Order: sequence, then structure tokens, then C-alpha cells
Amino acid sequence: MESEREKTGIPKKTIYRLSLYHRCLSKLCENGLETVSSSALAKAAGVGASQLRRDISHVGQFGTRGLGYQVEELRIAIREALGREHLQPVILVGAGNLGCALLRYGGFQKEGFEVVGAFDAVPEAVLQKEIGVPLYGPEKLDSFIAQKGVKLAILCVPAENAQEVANDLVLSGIQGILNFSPTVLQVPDKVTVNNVDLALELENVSFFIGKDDEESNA
Amino acid sequence: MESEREKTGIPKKTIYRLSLYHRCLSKLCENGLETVSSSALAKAAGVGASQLRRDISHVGQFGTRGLGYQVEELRIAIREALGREHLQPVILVGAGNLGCALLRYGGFQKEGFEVVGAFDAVPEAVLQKEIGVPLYGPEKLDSFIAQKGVKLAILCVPAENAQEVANDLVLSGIQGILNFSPTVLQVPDKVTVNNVDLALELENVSFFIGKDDEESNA
DNA sequence: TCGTGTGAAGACGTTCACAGCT
DNA sequence: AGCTGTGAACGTCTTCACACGA
Repeated sequence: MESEREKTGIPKKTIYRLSLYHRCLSKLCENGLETVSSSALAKAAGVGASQLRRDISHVGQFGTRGLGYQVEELRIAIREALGREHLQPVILVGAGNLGCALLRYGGFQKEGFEVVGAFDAVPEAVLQKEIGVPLYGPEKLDSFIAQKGVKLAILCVPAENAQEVANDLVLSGIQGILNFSPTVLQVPDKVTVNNVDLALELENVSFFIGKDDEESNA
Repeated sequence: MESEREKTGIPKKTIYRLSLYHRCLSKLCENGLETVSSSALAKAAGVGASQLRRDISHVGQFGTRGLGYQVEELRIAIREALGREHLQPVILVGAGNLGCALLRYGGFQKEGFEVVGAFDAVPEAVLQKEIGVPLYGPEKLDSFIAQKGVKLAILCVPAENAQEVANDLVLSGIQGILNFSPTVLQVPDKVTVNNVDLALELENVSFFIGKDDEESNA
């Protein structure tokens, strides 16, 4: 039912970790490091060295045996493999609690995304100033997406409206949705959806604590 | 390196989906449905019917062949399997943008969690009123956790402080952390960490769009 | 007949272990 | 000697397909 990894042959989980490596490499770069071994980088990323090498092998061969990887070279290679060479415009739909927090959150910009517009059913003028991004009503969605050629949307509307809004987004040409609503979105195959389900994630942590109760001895 | 599924024998991914089924069942319940087939429930949850049956079989045998599952019965069984029978107290650390948004976010309460306290390096009194939860400075952390017996924490501090704060949490007895900081936390094995990495998630969506560019024909 | 529960097969991801380069 | 890159073994999750019960 689920078939990811279209075209490239790189597994979805690997993609995820490559992003992580990319971030680690950026940090190493800032610190002036020039080379790094698979084990050192793996440790920084919290994965096994073997897995890291396998992941990187999906991108190409960059290491020097006996030495390690060139930090900058590897970073660029990964960035290209991820298709993150250029700034990518994003819109955010649903400027409620979470939506506004995300707008103020600097992490997206830092990783090469630009939130170019926000949309809400009730676009309050006050907000506009606070979030530093143009805020529109739903009627502007379609033309905005077409005009700016936006392909990515962050969806933060209440669960009740999520599917409806998602439909509009897809019709307007959005190809990827980062969905924060606790809803299973129904979209065409060509559209990618990643769900960030906060409550589910908390439930998951909750499950794994207490299980290890009588395992206090390492 | 990663070994989840302690004790219970239920795979981590299945746990995740069980939470999802649980939510879907609650919805069905509200709608007055009494029975549901694996395929119907699977569709609601966005998974394959076969997978759903397999997942549920990890919990027990509840279906009636030729008919389906008793919605309420299954819901309770899953809730118990997940250990979510009782309200679980949670603290939130880092009442910045995201932290505050999460405090106002109703989703956790809805799924049976109670945010009993919030902590921030600079606990502004104004905020206190806005978020509806007691807000303390870091010095109160330890005693609060001990006193209330809290095991779960939501971590929303800046990346720079995340590891340091996590250390404190672990020392104070926290056993599970839902981490929103873009950092790989180093914690003892007995502590469970789930990372919600917003930028990474967006990067991931971004990767999978455009790949399917010339795949518009289904 | 309809739909569950599950052995068996298959797909996928991870880890091992070592050959080979520097 | 040190470290990468990778075939092969392994383990895990998913899907198939069908026996069995209602």
C-alpha cells in the first residue's frame, strides 16, 4: 500500500538520516573541521557507523580510506542528493496556535526553506505584524500558489477542516504537505504527505516508559 | 544499536498504529457505530486491512468472523494494551514559541494526558495566565517532578540547551522525553526519547516532491 | 457468504565482517 | 595501521492467501 522511494532508489529512512547528517556536517563545518570519520559522524548523529556508511553509499563514494570524509565535500554532495540546493518556498495554512508558533520558529529558514505566505480562515490584521509574513484569507490561496509556484504546504488547521483544505491545496497544485492535524489525509498518489502527529508521538513515548520499569540495572 | 519493543513483543511501528486505530475507534464510537470490519477501520486509518488485522492480533483476538470487531470492546482492549487507561501527567520544559503553542494545543488532553506544569528559564508572570498551567523557573524542576511523580516531559528548549536540560530531567527521574529540539539527545538506555524534528520532516516532504514530477499519469 | 486470524512468502532495512585503498 | 565501501547474513515488518468460524 505504501510505496515510497520513487525514482531515486534511496530508501525513505535513509533520506531522513541524510538530512540529519547534513545538519551535523554543517555544525562540524562551522567548527572548522575539515575531515571526519564515519564513526565520529555517526556518533554525532546517534546512529551506527556501519549504517552511516551504507547511507552515504547511496549518494556516492566520497570517503578516503584510512582517513574519512571531507566535511565540506560530503555536505554539498548530500545537499545535492536531497535536492536542497535552492531555497524552497513554502506556505503555511492555518495560523492558529501551532501555525503561528511555526511561523515564528526559525528552524525552517535555517534549513533552506522560506515561508512566503500564511493563510487563515480569519486573517486578523494584528497577527500579520507579529508573524512577519503576509497573511491572507482562503480566497487568495489558489492564485497565490499558482503565481508563486509554491509546491510545499504546512497544514495546521483543525482536524475537522484538514481534509477539505488539503483538497483545495492539491487542486491548486501543491505537491507536498506537512500535516500537523491529527487526521489521515486522503490525497492523490502524486502528492506526498508527512504527518506530524503530536499526541500520537507522546502516546508512543508513554508506552515505552514503564515497560522498562524493572530494567533499572544496566 | 536501536532495540525497541522491550518486554511486550509488540513492534514499535505497531504501537504507533494502534494509537491511530484507537483514535479512529473513538470517532466511530461517537458516531454510534457498534461494529466495524478490518477493511473499514483500515481505510479510516490509512493502512492495509491485512496489516490492521496483524496489528490487532498482537493485542488479542477480538473479531467475530463474518462480522468484524465490536468497536467499544476493541477500543478498550487497545487502550489497555497501550497502557493508557489512566490519565498520565506530563511536564513541558521550554515555554517559548513552540512550547506555549503546545500548551494551548488541546490534543494532548484529548488523548489522555495532563500537562501539570511548565518550566522556563525566564518564567514570565504574564504567560502564566495565558497558558492555563502553572509556570515555574528551572530551580523548581527537580522537586516538582519528584513530588508529582511525573515520568514524561515535552522538551521545547533551544537546541543549545537541550542536552543540558535533558540531563537534568533524567537526573530528576523523567523516563520519557518528547523532544522538539533539533538535537540528538544522549540519554541512558532506560530513558525513551522520541524526536519530533520539524525541519527534518519538511526536508523529507520536500525530497519526495519533484521526484514524482514526470509521474503525473496514474 | 463474509470477514477474521495466521502460516508462509516476500520486501525491506540493518548489521557484520572483511577486502581493498591510502 | 586506519578507515571506507559492500557482499552477504540477519532480523524485522508487510503482504499474500487461505483455512476456519459465524
